[in-house]
Amino acid sequence: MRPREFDHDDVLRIAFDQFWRKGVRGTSLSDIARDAGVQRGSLYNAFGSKEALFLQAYERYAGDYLIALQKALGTGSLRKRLTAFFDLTITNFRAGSPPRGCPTTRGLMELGSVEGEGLDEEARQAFANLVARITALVQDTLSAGAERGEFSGNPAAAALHIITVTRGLAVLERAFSDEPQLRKIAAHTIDLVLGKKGG
Amino acid sequence: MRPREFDHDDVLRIAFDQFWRKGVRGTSLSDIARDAGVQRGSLYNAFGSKEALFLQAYERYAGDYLIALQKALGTGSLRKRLTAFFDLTITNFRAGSPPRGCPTTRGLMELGSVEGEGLDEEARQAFANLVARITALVQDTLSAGAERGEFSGNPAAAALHIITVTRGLAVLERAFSDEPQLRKIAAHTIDLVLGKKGG
DNA sequence: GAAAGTATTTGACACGGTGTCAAGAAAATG
DNA sequence: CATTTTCTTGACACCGTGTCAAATACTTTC
Repeated sequence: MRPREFDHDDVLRIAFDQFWRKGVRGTSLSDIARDAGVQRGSLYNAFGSKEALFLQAYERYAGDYLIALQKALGTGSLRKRLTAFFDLTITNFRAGSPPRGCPTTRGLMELGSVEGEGLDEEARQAFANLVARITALVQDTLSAGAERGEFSGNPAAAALHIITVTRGLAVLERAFSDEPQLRKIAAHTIDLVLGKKGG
Repeated sequence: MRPREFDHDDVLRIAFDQFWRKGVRGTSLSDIARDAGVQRGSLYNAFGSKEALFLQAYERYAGDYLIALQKALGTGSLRKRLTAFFDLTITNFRAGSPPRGCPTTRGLMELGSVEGEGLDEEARQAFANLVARITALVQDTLSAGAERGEFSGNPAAAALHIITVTRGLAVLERAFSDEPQLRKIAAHTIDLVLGKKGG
């Protein structure tokens, strides 16, 4: 056996950073290889393909992100939790300069996988999976809130609505890049879901 | 002068169909040229670049779509109008088999234009422009509804919320492809905005 | 400690995409 | 009918992905 000359995890981090900034299609393995100080061929040897590399890098990110979310959703009144949730969401896709947007949403839309083109089914599932997990997290939060009398609606429907709004925010962020506006929409959504008066 | 051997508009239609199905990056000018029965070089001569061709094709689509929207938003009670609006929205990105998704949202997210990569600023503006126009349309509808006593909230905030939801729906459509679910979310949104009881 | 074994690295290659360009072809104009 | 102007066509440079065989460097085994 000959040992790897690079750190698997480092490459994953570097790769995801590039994918996040420039999109999957917009990032070449040469870019990543240069940035990581690794030969392009070595990346193929270690990961198989650009898509497989992306997938691993994305799964890594998704895990970290879920943990951060759980933390944000874990304390305070229901209103506080939802506020923290939207906060983290917006902060996440406004990070970097210029902001890089939401990697999940960008990835999901980039896979034009409709006709053999774009990222494949496996990638789509990875994206959908994160969205589903986040939805479940929000739904649990709402259910708990309902038990404490902080919420009176249907947790499943409300969670889906909230997730839809966050995905919409990720899109509007690309269109207008107006962060205060995004936060206003988020606040408005919380008011709608909890009822305007103090929830 | 030597006349064109192809119809400008036909090519635009054919090109947009491909772009819509496979994404901008996923569509090659060779594909379009083959489909349109035109030489690749002629496309460059007539449109300048792939991006410019896409832009023209998209503007064409955007015009048609706006007209259809105006029609959908033009009759009945406020609730009926909003229902028709969501209907057209969902129907639009569920068209084709397999469904092609929302071209605006897909385009917007595909331009990773963060770092010189992806579609350029001009394309971003075209997408953002359509979103802004649709928002204005919805806002006008809500304002008119408010004047007739069908709506009591803030039309600007509500319109923005509704648009955000439609963008979110476009994203979820890619993730889950579950049309009934999308329509449920839409109905739920109308209820939230108008107040559950009959609006 | 030397030799064999094995996974990694490296560079060359095929292929397909974008975009450019010069030369050929087809109408309009005088 | 020649000229002009524009379109068409095919060749080219360049960059991206992905594959492969040969070279390399570390481990294991004797």
